[in-house]
Amino acid sequence: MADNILPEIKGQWVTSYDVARYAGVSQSAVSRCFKPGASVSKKMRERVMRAADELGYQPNAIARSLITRRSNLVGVILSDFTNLHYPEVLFELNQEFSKHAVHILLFTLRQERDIDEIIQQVFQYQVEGVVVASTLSLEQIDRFVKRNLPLLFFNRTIQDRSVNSVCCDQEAGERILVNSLVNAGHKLFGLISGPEDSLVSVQRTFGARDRLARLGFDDVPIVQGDYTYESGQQGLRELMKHFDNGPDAVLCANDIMAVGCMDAARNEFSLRVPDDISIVGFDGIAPALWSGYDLTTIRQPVQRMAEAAVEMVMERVDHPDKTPEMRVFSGVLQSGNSARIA
Amino acid sequence: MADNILPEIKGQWVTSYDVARYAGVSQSAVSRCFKPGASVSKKMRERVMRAADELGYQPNAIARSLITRRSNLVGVILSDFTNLHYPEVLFELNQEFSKHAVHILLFTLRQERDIDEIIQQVFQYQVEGVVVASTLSLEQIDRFVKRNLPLLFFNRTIQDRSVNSVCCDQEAGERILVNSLVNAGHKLFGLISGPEDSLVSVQRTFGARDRLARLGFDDVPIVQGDYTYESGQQGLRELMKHFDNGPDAVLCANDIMAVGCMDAARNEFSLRVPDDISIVGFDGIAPALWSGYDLTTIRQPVQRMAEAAVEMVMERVDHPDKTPEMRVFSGVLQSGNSARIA
DNA sequence: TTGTACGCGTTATCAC
DNA sequence: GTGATAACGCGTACAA
Repeated sequence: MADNILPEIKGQWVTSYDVARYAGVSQSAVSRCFKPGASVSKKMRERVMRAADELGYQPNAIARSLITRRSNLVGVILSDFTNLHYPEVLFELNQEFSKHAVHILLFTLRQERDIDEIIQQVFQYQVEGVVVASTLSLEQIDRFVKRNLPLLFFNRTIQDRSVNSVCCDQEAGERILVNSLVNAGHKLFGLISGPEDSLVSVQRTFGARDRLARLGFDDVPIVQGDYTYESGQQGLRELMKHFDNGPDAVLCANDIMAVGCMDAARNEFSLRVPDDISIVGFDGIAPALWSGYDLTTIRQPVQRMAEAAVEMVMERVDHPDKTPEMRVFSGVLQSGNSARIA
Repeated sequence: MADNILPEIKGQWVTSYDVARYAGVSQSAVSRCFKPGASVSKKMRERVMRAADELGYQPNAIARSLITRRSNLVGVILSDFTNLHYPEVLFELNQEFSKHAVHILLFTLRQERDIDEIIQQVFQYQVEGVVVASTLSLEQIDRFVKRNLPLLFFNRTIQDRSVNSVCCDQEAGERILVNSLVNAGHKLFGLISGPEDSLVSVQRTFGARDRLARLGFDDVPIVQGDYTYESGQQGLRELMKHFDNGPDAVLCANDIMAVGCMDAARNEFSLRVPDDISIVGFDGIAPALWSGYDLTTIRQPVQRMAEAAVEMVMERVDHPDKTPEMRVFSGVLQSGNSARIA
């Protein structure tokens, strides 16, 4: 008996052996009792469970992972945590993965150059898959391919390589915005893009410019921002120089810049939104809905996208040779009061 | 040679044995080469590293954890991810932990009742410590104590139990706000609290009410919110009923409600902020700084708090019997344009 | 400095 | 249904 309490007293971890000894059964019996579909007698299960409870035993997931070769861990790599959109993505991914009893190992990068090191760490922890919302080089992608480790890009696609990805249709979203603005009679357009190394920004900006061109609006001025509030303000300042009385409508590559743009329009240029100028964004982050802004934007179906992402990753955990797939979801127009549209 | 390439072909993981065989050395030699301060000859190290590179070998962190009894994993349990404050906390914690080569296993709760299950999972994954920004029962705390597992509360303290915690001084923050508002001549105060099970809210609301009482303002009406934007709007609606012409100043238990309150004041009651009504919040989230709101608030020193939290956890990982400690940081007044103060 | 042998805590595979 | 025993991949005494 004194022997049984030993592990507790020593402050050590309680192992299945301790439970087995305490319950007077074999260690394998203990193991089986904690395995869902195992064949154990009622009597045995009850006996073991009581012993486990008394000793405070929990199976060691690390040891289990070693033998089952399943860590139940996935890596999530996020670059831009200041963009309010990503915390929401992370939350939804976590909710979905937890339905599969899979846990998230989180990696955030301050600098892009960290990513090689992070990939190493991801490999070391034997994650079963990785969701990336950041840019990877072809070499980096190949490291995943070589390992047969499921990799899924969230809101980015890779040219020259077929990869798994879940995206919001950036171009279609911009088309909707442009169409609405043109239909409402806007004539003088300006764009504020994101960083040039952001594919999402490239797609959104291209989508808007292309659609505008097709509708007869050429040479629309484009100012480059960096997704931040301040760069939205600065973007408008620069755009103003291209017009005598400012633009009719400004399309921003994300909501945060659109908000900055709105504030600059109101405070610095005394423009009424949307009477004097229409401003639209992209993402559908919560603060953009606050009635102080009430932004017209394209809301990304984050939950659906997260569901799809998790589903795709888990499919490929079980069937690593499944062919790469790209799933594109349409954003929905969230019609606020920051733009004059029908 | 054909044998050496085998692991790659078979799509299996490359182990230290594979590297050893390929390099013609023992497995322990490989192991040593990957251990920082080990004694290995230049020649051996070079030889092993080249083999490892060629085979794409990375040490298995799970197997390593099993033998070293150090998982280099910590759990972070967050309840309220919609509160924009917590993503920032998570980001800073991750930055700090990564300096110690420690990784975060993330748990978010949709419902409080999930927490027992989450604690189980945390234990199973052999995390070396846990940071909690959520309420735990005494029984739940005891489970950590019994395991000798370092537990740290972020922005909450527990009555009747000495625990590790890092907090922002909620009451002091509210005192600063109240003093400023009173000095500026405000007379008719209203409070919007958070959920009643939120200790942070209780402390903030108490801090404000208590300071107001000491300054001669008794029976200040308190309306209960739930930290959301909508409840901030609703809070003002209810507060308005307590005054003929509305309150002078409203103190909200967090920034998001303050923003909702501002919008309701402007849009629903045509009040000018801050001329007709002063509104203040607490936290210092990024959107509150946007000039559309320019909220006067108490900014939590999130980075400092995260540094302290990580430091305390890591100290207790190495010295589990270190006595519990509580570190309280002062927030700083962020003087915006939502309140008339000196 | 290097190699041998063992153990970390679990699941899986067998006999029984 | 139950109990021995062998892995899983690594770190580390210990011997050489």
